[in-house]
Amino acid sequence: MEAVSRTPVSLDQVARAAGVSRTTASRVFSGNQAVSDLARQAVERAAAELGYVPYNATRSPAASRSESVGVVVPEPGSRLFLEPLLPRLLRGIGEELSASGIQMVLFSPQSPADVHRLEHYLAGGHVDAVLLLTLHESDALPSRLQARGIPTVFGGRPRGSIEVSFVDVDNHAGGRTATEHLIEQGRRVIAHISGPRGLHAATDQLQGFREAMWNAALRSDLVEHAAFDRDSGEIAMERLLASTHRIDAVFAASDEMAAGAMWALQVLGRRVPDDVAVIGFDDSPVAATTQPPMSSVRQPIEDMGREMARLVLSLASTRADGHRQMILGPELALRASTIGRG
Amino acid sequence: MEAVSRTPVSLDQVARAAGVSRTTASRVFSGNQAVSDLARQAVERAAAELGYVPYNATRSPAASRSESVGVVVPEPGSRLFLEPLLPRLLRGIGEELSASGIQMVLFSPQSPADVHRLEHYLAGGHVDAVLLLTLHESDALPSRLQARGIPTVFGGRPRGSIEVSFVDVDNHAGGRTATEHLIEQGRRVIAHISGPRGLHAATDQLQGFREAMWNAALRSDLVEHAAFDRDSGEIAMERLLASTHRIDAVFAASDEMAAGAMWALQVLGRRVPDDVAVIGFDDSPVAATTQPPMSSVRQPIEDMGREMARLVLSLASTRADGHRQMILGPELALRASTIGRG
DNA sequence: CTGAAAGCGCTTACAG
DNA sequence: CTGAAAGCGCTTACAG
Repeated sequence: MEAVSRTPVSLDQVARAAGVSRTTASRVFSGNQAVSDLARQAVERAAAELGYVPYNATRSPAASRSESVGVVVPEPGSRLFLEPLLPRLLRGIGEELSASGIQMVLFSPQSPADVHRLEHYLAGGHVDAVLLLTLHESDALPSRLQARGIPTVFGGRPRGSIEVSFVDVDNHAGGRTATEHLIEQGRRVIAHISGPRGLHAATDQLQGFREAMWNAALRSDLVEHAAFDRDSGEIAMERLLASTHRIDAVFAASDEMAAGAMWALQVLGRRVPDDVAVIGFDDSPVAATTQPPMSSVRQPIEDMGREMARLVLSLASTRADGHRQMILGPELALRASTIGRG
Repeated sequence: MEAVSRTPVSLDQVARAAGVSRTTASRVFSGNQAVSDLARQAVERAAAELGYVPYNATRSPAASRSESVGVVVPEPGSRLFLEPLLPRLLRGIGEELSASGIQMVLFSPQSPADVHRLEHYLAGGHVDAVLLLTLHESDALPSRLQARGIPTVFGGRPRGSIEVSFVDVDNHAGGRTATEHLIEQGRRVIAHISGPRGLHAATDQLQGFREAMWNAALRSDLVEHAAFDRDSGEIAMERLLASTHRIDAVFAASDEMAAGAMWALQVLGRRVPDDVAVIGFDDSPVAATTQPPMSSVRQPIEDMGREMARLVLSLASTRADGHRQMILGPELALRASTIGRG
């Protein structure tokens, strides 16, 4: 049992043990230059024996090819952190970075002080590019990063500034598509259970709903706002039914709310889809397990993550100065809750 | 409108602009040495004008006082990632690190290749200490970190190796405490809805249940395994009631399952707590909203996070070689579902 | 309080 | 293919 040395082994020591120069040893680990097999083997053996681990942190910035990308996510405990969208987005980002051999580094600031520290940290050269998932336009972060020349891409279009790169899904098109589908199925009195007032995604969906209804010359005032969860969807549906009995379709801004609405309908004796068609949003696991299974709008969230990663890596490698934007369209996942009537 | 320079400003440039040496300028930013007010102001003004951002990444390792701590969390999309425990744990860790001015850096490897890359990254000097939240004893990670002299603390006791530092909550005590509470309330035929077979936390709770029942000379074979969610709790309760009608209390390994069980009981005409007492686990938001409100076992998860952070920072600063373990006891959150009878 | 010099660990033209 | 030298940005004894 040898004692484990507490002081790390340096490249210098490895080079000396292998009988080569520091330069040659360095080349073995960076791997991008020709080294003789003999030298390589000597270095690798020495490294293994000494337990050398490259101390990459101090690589000079000149050398800093893209090695890690920072991703700023909402604080744990916020609603967004728990939403199923975040894992899907991170999965897409992670897969793409992984394929390029880049380390994904997550940050989740909880307080203004955290944000401030994070600004310094990110600008301090610890990452080569940044993806911003958090919705509030985090203070000085973007401009600070720009001053440092660190490429930044937003997830979701930030309000205000247009001078940024972002990737977003098209919630407006999502709302329109869902509504048009209901209209095509012959529905005429269509209600919408929207998300919380003031939330961007919810507003966009609502506008899409209104646009589709307007185009078909249908009334678009059957709208209730709710909190995305099942219970509030149920309550919203009860309120809608209280206001008019002739509703023959509902578009809800989340699958959870749609499930709650479906429950409320069935409790009150309405058949789905025979009397009332129901379509949700997000195509979450819930949609497939309702009775009947529920149609839903599927946003390509994983694709959004992948495109964000691809975009920021491309900005990092070309050092291009411009800004790029990308908006991904929705798909319909059709199930029994909207198709066929009676 | 000036063009923003793409090449970052160095400390050297700031020092020259301020008319001081690099040494003095450095001291202004590291802040731990006396500098004359005159010099400090000159440096700060120059830094502001040039848009200087310290490039901390290349600080030499000798100087590397603890500045950031890496936290390895389960992959997004895994059940653990979505569980409410993770945000609570991260909140505790984040608060404590934040109070010490340390940057929390999260990692969420999704594949074996990711884990491998992460090993190199963490060992490469990018963080000064590591917290491991992921349950699988991640391969070579711990030993690699040890070789680098990077302090590591596990969240939850890892199976096998005892030679590590960890902080854990006491699920065994949690199970025992919940059961003893039911016994003290005069209950005698007590069932347990356990978590998935093979899961450590669930096994520990089950043993705590058995121990308490054994000590009171009560039968402890009324056990069903379920999947932690509401529906499976409901089904488990129905199965338990089918096996014996005399059950007068239930201890479930999660609040969700307890809520499902309560529902099943009420559907079958049993009053809670009059006929059957129900206690859950985790004291999640669900517990307060059931009808009647539900007693539950509260694990001090935020405290666990705080203690993990405190412990790893202490290991980092003392450079002590030993391992430390800490186990935090549960508390009871008592509500109407278990207290009073009829 | 201040600065010239040596140093951290690593990389990269440059010359062989 | 290889190495001595200069360099990255920053820090820290040491001497004043």
